[in-house]
Amino acid sequence: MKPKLKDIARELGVSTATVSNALSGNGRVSEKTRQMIREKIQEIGYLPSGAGRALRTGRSGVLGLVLPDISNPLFPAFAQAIEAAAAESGHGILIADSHGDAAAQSEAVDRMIERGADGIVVVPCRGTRVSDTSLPVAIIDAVSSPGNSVCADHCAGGRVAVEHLLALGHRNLILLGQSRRSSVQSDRISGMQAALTTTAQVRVIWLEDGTPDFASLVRQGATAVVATSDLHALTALTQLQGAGLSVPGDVSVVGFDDLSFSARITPGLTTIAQNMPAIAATAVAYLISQLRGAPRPPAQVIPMSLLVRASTGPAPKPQEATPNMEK
Amino acid sequence: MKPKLKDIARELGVSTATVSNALSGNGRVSEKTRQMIREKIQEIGYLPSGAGRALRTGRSGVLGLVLPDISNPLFPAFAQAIEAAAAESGHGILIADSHGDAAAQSEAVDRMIERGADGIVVVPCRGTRVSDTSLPVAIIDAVSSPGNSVCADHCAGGRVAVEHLLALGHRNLILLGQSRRSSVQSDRISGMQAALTTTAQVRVIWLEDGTPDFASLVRQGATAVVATSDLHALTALTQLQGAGLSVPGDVSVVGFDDLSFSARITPGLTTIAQNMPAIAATAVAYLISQLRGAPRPPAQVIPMSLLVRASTGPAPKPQEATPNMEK
DNA sequence: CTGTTAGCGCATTCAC
DNA sequence: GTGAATGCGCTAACAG
Repeated sequence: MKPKLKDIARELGVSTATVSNALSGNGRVSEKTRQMIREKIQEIGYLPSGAGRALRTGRSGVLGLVLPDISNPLFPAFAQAIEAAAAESGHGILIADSHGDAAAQSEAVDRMIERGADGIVVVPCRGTRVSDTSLPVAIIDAVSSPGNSVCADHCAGGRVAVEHLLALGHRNLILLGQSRRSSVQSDRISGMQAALTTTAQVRVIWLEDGTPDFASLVRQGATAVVATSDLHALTALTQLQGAGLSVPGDVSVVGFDDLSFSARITPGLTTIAQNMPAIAATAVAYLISQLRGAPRPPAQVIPMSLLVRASTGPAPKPQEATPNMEK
Repeated sequence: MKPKLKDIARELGVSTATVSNALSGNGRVSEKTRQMIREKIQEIGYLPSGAGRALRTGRSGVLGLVLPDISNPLFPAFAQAIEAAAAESGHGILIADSHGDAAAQSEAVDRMIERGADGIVVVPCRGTRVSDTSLPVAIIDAVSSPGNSVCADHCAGGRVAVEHLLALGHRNLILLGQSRRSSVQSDRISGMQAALTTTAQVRVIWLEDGTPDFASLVRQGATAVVATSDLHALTALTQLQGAGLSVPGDVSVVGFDDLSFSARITPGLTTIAQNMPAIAATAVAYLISQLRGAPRPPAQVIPMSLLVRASTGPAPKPQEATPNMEK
């Protein structure tokens, strides 16, 4: 049988309360008995029962993490950051996947509550709102989303990406997104558009409408593509390279999120990275401050940063006045 | 205050035992009261307390998942599969990252036990063994690893990859790994080597020694590269394309694990995929059968499958007898 | 400084 | 079919 607090107390001839106090640091315990207890714990390999503690204190030391899609390649960085931030304050992480479904999402939240989570970090499905709960909830979405607690400055990120290209002399850009319904992607695209000078031409393409022939778009005059994700940037980049075009000689490519492969391809992908540790730490802090009874803090927006790698370079010299498609 | 079992019992004028029985399905409860109780639960939004239940039954309904590196791009597919398999049997997933450190790994296991996990799935750090615990543990590693409970047939996967290339006429291969110390990668490379006929030439390259110039290797006669991961395959593929070589015209490229980007690049990456749902389901079933008191089942090996996409094609016609570097 | 006591919310005997 | 009592392991008051 697993050793319990009572066993330690009995074998040492002290009371369970003393052992509990020694463990938690609360209450006054003499250094001598404290030492005795520590040794005994090592000796018999005692591990406190979270269930007992949770039942008594109402705190489990576990935070829930509800995601719309674990298979999203952004997830590893995200989960790792959240796990690290939670571990920092002694919390564990319970994960759940809502598979992009609003009903599954609120069910997941319920299950988190059932399992005793002290608070929940939710990355909501597109267009869903997280129903009110008795627990602190931190929502990571986009600035434009209602209820958002913390997020990257996607809009500014889009701006920075386009400014980078403008500075390199690009004046004819392709803006590449996946889904119009994603508020994160919309924010990024809006930011890109906000950075445009009147002299630049732009075409927005959504992959949900089908994958375009990037090479022919380049032949029509485009000199750069800015994608809302490194994944889409990679799709464009490999397609362009496969068609014999040079990146960044003929076209520059910029992505978002600095995914695992982005630094390891040729050319290295210039990208706009989220500050995952900061976002995760903010979300967790948001939860923990509420656990301590503080009021719900205001939403925070974390800056994104431009990582210049080899996929962006000066715009190619215009050979001739090539005809352009305008949106 | 959150509603408890007692509240329902009181408001309905029945005992807590009856409500508990109605919830669990155990015990005999008349259909009429069962219905009454269900309605009341909906009405007041009752959620049972996992802590109370766990304390009483000794089961939390939560499984631990300890990983060496959450940021590994294979992780999303893996975590998703495990989460789904666990949800199937009503279990939640508690994740922890051991950051490739053996000490952190056993600490993570301890914390899982503390938090009341019913069992633990461990993907061990390279070269570590998971110390015995009082809990059921499923270890996902490589066939060659001691203590392994379930894994993909990495060796056979390597064989299939090379056989695919051999059938396409390739006779001069580059085998690409990251780290010699990874048993998964070693198994994959061994499998590749086992499939070689005497007429084929091979060179094994480890990225931990530095990134090679793939284009010059091709000029020396290689017509295909088989990487132990899609990530490394992508590194090779983009480098080759950037150097003006055609994939698969000049070189074929094969990877492993069917990562998120593999289907979305040009050319689509031919890869050897793990059957994640099967592996996850097996690991979870392994745990659950032990929870029911069954003896520890024998280790299982799950087949891998070849996904042929556009990155592999017939070997180019030999132009001349090019000199070859042999390892 | 340390021991005693009383539950936290639930599932489970055992009577009825 | 249903109800009353008991304790899972722990912590928070209070008493000594």
